[in-house]
Amino acid sequence: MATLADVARRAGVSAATASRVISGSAKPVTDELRDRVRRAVEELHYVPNAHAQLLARADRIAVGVIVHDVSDPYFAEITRGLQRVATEHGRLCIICNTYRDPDRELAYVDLLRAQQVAAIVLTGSGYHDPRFSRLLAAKLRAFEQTGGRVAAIGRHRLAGDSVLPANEEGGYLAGAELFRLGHRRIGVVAGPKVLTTTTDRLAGLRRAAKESGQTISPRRVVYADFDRDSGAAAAAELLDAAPGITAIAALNDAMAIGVLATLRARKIAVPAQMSVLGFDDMPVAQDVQPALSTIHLGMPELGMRAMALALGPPDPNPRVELLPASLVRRDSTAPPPQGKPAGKA
Amino acid sequence: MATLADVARRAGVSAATASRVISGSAKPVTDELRDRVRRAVEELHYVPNAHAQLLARADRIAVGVIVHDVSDPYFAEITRGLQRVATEHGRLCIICNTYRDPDRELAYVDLLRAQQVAAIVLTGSGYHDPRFSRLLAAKLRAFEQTGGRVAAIGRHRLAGDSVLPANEEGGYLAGAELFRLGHRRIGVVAGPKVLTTTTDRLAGLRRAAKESGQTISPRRVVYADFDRDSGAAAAAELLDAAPGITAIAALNDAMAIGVLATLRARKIAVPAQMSVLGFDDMPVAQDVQPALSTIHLGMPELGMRAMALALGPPDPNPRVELLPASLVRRDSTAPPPQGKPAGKA
DNA sequence: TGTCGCTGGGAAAGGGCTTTCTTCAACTAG
DNA sequence: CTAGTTGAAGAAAGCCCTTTCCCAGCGACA
Repeated sequence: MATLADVARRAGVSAATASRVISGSAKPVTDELRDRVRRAVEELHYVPNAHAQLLARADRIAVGVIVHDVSDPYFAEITRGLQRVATEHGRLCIICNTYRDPDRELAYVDLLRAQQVAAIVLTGSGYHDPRFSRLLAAKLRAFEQTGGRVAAIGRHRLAGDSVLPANEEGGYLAGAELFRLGHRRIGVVAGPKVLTTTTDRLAGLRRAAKESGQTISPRRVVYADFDRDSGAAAAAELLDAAPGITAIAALNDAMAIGVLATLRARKIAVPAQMSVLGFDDMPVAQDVQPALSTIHLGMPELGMRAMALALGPPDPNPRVELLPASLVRRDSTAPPPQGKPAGKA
Repeated sequence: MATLADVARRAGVSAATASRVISGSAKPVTDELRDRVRRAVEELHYVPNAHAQLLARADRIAVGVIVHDVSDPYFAEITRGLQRVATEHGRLCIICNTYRDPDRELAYVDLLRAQQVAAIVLTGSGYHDPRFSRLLAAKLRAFEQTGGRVAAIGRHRLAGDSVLPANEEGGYLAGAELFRLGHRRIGVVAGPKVLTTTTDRLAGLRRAAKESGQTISPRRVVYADFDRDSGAAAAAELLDAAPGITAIAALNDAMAIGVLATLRARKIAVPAQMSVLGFDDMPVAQDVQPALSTIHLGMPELGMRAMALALGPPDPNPRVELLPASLVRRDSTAPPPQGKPAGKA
């Protein structure tokens, strides 16, 4: 692999001059030498060693992003927003997938620190795990103390700024809609119990229930993994355990799609016999059959706001922005069937 | 930011000893000193500077992956396979999105070289663009000459090994199925003209037509962008320009989903009035309504094979592996409607 | 003509780490 | 009791760049 020294030797100049030409320094270099260096670069297929550059330069150019899984549409959308703003600021994103493993998350914070990133953006839910939260907060604080910036999406009480999707409000909107339609026995396909996202959305649902003088029976709540297949399995479980339900609220769209698959397999018509409500409003929500009613959150916006906080001017005390949720009515919700519902009352 | 020297000073040892403890060198260090170093690391929240490490170490640990867009499900699936194998080999993946911009692709090869990656995996279609192909090939060759490895998915005649998805065969299977069902006037929603993937799939379709004594009229081929919305637009165009068609073959699933959306909007029943066939068999294909008949390609497998070639023992002459395609029959295809078709004949 | 002020180029000092080479001390064996 | 080993720690040489600092040479001005 050719080095700067090789280029300089070939061009008959000093390494300093070669460097100035190659990295476009402010210092002037005569056209003659400039050309010689350029030619040498061409001939040797020289590419500067990024690590040496980063070591020699003082400024931190990259920003780190920690997500559950970029190929999960929910995070893909958020990441799109993050990247957009990062690019505008001339920053490179290093993206790390945790696959919801807290240990991996901790390891990635170190890795990003090691990469000398200017900022770390954490996306995705917080965990109900005090030990983990403490460790993570400590690591982030250490990072901030060395001048690093931290922004989180949907975390509570961690270091740095954060953007909160209105999960509780979204849950409330979902519940309010179902009760308004006349549903009384509502099943819930929830996400993993340890995630604060699950807790918050569920809390909103419960608040709506309470407001209508109803409750959401714990027996009608099944916990799944926020993905399609576990949503499908959870729906099956729910139908067997609580046959009287007339609506299912899934706490994200992927699981809602799984719910639809199970209902189709059991020949239960949606929305005639059963209403289904999703959460997140991912792009596919409009392409499934029936088109999914869901809670819109504006994920790219979420990402853009978070990155803007991370790269904008710092503020000594943590800022928190709230991104509102809204209901999107499509074709998967309707009033409950008249007379006797699908199972026994 | 604490450095190794800080740690060494605090522990009262030399930098050499500190380094040996921290990076787990084979060289023995007494427990006493080991503990002191460990404690200093803890107290200072020390994380080694990755750039300095990479500069000092000889071995290249990372591998680079160039894709169109990881959040596109097609590439997400491939990437999943790539990552899996890379992780097994203890390698880190650096993923770059080109968004199908050839210039960006060239730039990323340099960037990855600069990052000192051990290998570069190119995924996605080749371009019909001699200038670009020449430049890319030259860059890759230079990379290989400095010991780098190159593997491509679906490229032709570039440096290094490659894994070819059976695009032509898949196109043939798609066409054969539609003709077998009795369709005669088939519309095609193709991908971008400049991509070899488009050309190959189209060629397969044509071969199937020829075998049935038919042709695919160029007037019934509309070129789109391999995404949902352009697929939807293309379908509309196709229906207006060639009202007599009884089936639409889309050259990927995303566009097929767009086609379904357009048909739904126009109240054309699928498959009763119009058959729709996709390509790629992405996960959502089974969740749209009607479930999409499509050509299965096994994208994760594609990725795994490519990464295995890139990281396995090198072979002086380029290897080419072919990954077969297969037809998946679901609910979006059926024989053409009896009697008079949807429009005029 | 002598001095000052520029300008363009090079020498060299880092930047933070790994690793070879060296040193030193503590043992073992003769 | 000394010579010869071994084993552990440290000194220092790189890895490849950037950038400061310094110098030589030049034109301009007095």
